[in-house]
Amino acid sequence: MSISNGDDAEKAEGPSRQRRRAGEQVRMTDVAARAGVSVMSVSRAIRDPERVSPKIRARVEKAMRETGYVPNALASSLASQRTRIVAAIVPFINASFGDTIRGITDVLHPSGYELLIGETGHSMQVEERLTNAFLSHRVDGLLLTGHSHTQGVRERLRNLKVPVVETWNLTDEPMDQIVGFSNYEAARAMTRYLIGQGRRHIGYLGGITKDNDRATDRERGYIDEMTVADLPCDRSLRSYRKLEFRHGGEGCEELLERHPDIDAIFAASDMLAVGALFRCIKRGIAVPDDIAIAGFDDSDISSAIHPALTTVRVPRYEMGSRAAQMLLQRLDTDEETYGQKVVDLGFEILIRDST
Amino acid sequence: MSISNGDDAEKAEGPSRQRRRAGEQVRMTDVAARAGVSVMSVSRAIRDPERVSPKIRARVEKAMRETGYVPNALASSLASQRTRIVAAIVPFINASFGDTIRGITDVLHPSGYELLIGETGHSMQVEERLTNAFLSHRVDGLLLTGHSHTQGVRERLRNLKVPVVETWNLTDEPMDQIVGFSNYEAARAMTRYLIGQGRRHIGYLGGITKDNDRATDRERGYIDEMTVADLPCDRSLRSYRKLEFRHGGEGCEELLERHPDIDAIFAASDMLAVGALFRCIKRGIAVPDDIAIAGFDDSDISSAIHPALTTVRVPRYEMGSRAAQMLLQRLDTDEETYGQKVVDLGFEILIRDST
DNA sequence: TTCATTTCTGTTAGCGATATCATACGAGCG
DNA sequence: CGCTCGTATGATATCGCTAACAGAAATGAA
Repeated sequence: MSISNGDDAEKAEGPSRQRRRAGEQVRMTDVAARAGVSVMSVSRAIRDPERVSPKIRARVEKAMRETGYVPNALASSLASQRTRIVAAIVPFINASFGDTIRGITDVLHPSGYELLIGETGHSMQVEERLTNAFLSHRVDGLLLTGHSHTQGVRERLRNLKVPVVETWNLTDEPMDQIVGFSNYEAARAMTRYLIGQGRRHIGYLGGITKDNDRATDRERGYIDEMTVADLPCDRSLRSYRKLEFRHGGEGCEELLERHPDIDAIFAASDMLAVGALFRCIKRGIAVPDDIAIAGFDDSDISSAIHPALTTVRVPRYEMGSRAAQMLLQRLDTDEETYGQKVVDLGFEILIRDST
Repeated sequence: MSISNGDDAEKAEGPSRQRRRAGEQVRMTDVAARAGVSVMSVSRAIRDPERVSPKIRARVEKAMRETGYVPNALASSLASQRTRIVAAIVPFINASFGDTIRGITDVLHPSGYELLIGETGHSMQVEERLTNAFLSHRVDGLLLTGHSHTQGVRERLRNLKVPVVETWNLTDEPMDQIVGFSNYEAARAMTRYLIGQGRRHIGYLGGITKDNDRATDRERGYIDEMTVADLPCDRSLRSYRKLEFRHGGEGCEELLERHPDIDAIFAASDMLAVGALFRCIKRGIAVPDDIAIAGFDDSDISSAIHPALTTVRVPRYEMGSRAAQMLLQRLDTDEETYGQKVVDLGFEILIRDST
């Protein structure tokens, strides 16, 4: 008993064709009518093909193809109370966070989740604005960078009970869960290494600390280690800059001017380190003989330049993939299967030619 | 040599239980009830405060604050048939496209639009997957990179009548609108400049051309200009690499090995150019005396290194902001106010020390 | 005052899916 | 043959909001 196929393109003259011009969008009911089944069968055929008979499945697939049906994720989300969207908020969209984002999407996409990305430019105000926008879109989970956030963000996330994973740093009191490495310990370790190499007048070239716990912790690490070693590290030995190459050069000049006798610069970012390194070269200062230069991040360029840069390798990609896994574990399992609250992915000091 | 730290140390357990049922969600009706007005008044007070009396506005605002109401953008979008979301698809999330993305969001955010970002890794297949996902979420507009797309993407976008702006290149036949610069002309101009400097054996170091019209056009520009000048540019003079520093070094080696006598390298990306430049320095080849090196993109680093890199400045930020403006013009005005189909933002040859 | 206009506010019917429950249909079995 | 189950399919009521229209209140002109 074969069923009419294709001939009956005439779809059921549905309930009065109402207002609104958007007549052209194909809806699930259109597909259902064309396939001669109910909308629920279409819905099931799409979401869980195993649960409908092969016969229906085939007819639905055919009807979808013929109509060029594109499922409406909005309606689906509204009805099912989940969007399958995760949002990530990062300070900047650059190569570093690009790696983290790649880690996130590599985990998310296979599970059918999409990623919404927000860029704060290191402003907690912007972070709050983005958070509200994303919550309004009812994201299933949120990935934040660092652990310093406005009071508003903290409250709202707590009240709405949205799963949150913070990244790129550690703290004993995450909002929810956190995965990263200790910026503080990494900075201490690098400073300790420089001191161990016999350097005594070590300048610090770091990111602007406002609204940035990573920058703050790296600076603290430097200060604490210098203090323990009883070496100077007062304000005049520290320069704060935006993380771009040219500011590395400027910061380097500033330190050299104030302390012509420094024998090392610890730059808490490879961008700054590379900028500083080239400035030294241009000025005829030998690296590492006159001045040792250390960076932070192990970005691509650090190993390509000459002399190759000593730096801190951080798990950029892994922080993303792990954070996404932690989120998925809570989203895709029924019970609240919490893993560890704090996951330390560690770091590594890479010693190369610049120190 | 390396010093490591951190080994997934185990930490505290998470909070015991936390249901994720949406039961507690505050709806607009709750706010309305609390304020003693109808839902429509709440809706209006939120979207267009001018259209309700000050009295109602105040009561609604109070009720929203007291209940911690977060509007549901899904429901809003479903009912109003617009999401106020725009999607952008880029090959990679790096500093270059980061600038473009910033241009986009700087225009979008003030108008209340959010941006959904997708990364293809230079695969048209992935681009198609992302396009479908975004269309499913009913984005109001789409920003694509380049003008080469799968047939599936072209058809679907044409059928659904979603406004599309392509970027980062030009073509006479955009899918809809396109804003960028001529990669072809830029490459020709740079090649012409190198020839004008007296260079005769010019090697080409470019991106992989598969699924990438920008890389293809740049290569064509080089070939055509060399051909016009009656200079060699056969396959052995060209090397294709992924756009990372270290591949620039490798590509440089390859060209030098095959043609020890080349006197210039045109790298169609600053990443590759910088990698090549450092390789030359390391091997004791004088730049620009022995070999001139030119790049493409004017990325941050090109002016920071020594010798500073001759390169092509491209309107990274402007392509994003302009594309977003073009999209908004069509989304926020009632009639179909089409601007130009093709917007040429031009480029600029920056002559510095490496040539 | 009276009626026409112009606000302002409320009622109702969807937007396009999914959840839930009801029903139909066989299969298995005494 | 009648009855119980289990599975496949369908009818219907939401999900939370906005568009469209209706009704009420305020304003103005005669």
